[in-house]
Amino acid sequence: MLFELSSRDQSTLALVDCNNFYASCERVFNPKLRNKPVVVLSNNDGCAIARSREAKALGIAMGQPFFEWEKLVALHGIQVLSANFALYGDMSRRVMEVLKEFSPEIEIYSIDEAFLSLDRMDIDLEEYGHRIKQRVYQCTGIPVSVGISRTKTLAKVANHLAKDKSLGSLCLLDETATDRWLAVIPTQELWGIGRKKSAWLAGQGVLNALQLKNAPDAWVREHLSVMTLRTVYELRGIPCQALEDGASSKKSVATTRSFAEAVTDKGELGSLVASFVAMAAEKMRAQGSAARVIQVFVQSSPFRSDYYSNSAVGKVPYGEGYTPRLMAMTRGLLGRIFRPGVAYKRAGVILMDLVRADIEVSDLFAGRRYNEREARLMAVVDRLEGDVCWGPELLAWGTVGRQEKRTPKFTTRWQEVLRV
DNA sequence: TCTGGGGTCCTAGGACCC
DNA sequence: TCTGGGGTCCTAGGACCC
Repeated sequence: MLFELSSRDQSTLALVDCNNFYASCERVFNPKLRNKPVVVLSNNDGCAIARSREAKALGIAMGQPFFEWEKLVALHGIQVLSANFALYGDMSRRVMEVLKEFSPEIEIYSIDEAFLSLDRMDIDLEEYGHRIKQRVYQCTGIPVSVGISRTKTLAKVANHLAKDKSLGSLCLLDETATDRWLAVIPTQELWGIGRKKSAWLAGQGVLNALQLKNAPDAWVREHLSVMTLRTVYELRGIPCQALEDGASSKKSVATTRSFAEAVTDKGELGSLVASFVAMAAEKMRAQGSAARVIQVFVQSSPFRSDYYSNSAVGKVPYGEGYTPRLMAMTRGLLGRIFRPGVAYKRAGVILMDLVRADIEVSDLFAGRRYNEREARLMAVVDRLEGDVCWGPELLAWGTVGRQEKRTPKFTTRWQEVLRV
């Protein structure tokens, strides 16, 4: 029974979150970036997707287009870098390996965050949080913040405060002390409360996390959603979101890109979409899935008045994983939504309704997912890790991608390993 | 002039059925 | 002119997350 748990058996968990992760990764391999404002740019060097503390202090916002703050670069000596996702992915893996030393139960929540269960551990939690931080820094060079509490939502709050107040690690276990903090946290800072909900709540006079915690259940359920009610319960210290084990696989996989220069030619767009489906299919096979729904979408610039956006879906009841057939399908789907004369700025392929690839479908009409030869071919392709270029996807990439400020792939490519 | 990418979940509304 | 009610499934779109 939930309410018979003694306080000793209450759930305890930590949220470990890397500080300014992408910027920190770059600093590990280039010490000259330390103590300087660093900004990492999105694909095509379009906008800011990571900022060091110094860059945030200059007022550069998350997602803000480069051209809007370009004039600050020379003025403040901002170090501007193209995103190097291969490096960040590898550094993330290293950080997670270190965290596994601290708990057998860990949920990797995103590239730079993980929840650790600290249940039934006979430890000094305050001290443990600081040890985690020190150990990760010592092993990887990445600074992290640690928040420890009874629920994921409260651990998020603790982490936010630890980062904000430069505490390194913070435990929120006592309800009275926790409430004092909640009273000074705007609702929008809470996990699960975004711009829309916080604006609506503000209109109702609910301005801070403590007020939301004390709001009546029925009122929250009626005007917001079950998700928000869960958030409210978690603010009260009642866990509604369990730690998920690492076995969970994705329900959809996508590869989408914006183009540095607009694409109008159908053949060129077709080549791009073909390369997207090849990349998405590779990610999908890596988690052992096959797709029953394939979606292709295309868009012109949404910042122009003649904005055009469309998508088409195709269904494969048996679950497809064979790249050449997926490419043939996406070609057909693109044909249904391509409009001549449009300057396309973005396109993508989403593989959805994923099913396990290893379960044979027995439906007489569904057909077989792969034959032996096809499965072997895909296995070889996947081992080559993206170095395969499928026929239709040749050509197009050089003209659309822009990454002028990328640092080398220090940890994942032998040719680019750091020389000392 | 120039504006990311990859996910999850919920909800409302329409189609359809009995 | 009168003209049921309820369930399920699907889809598009919104909100939110990092």
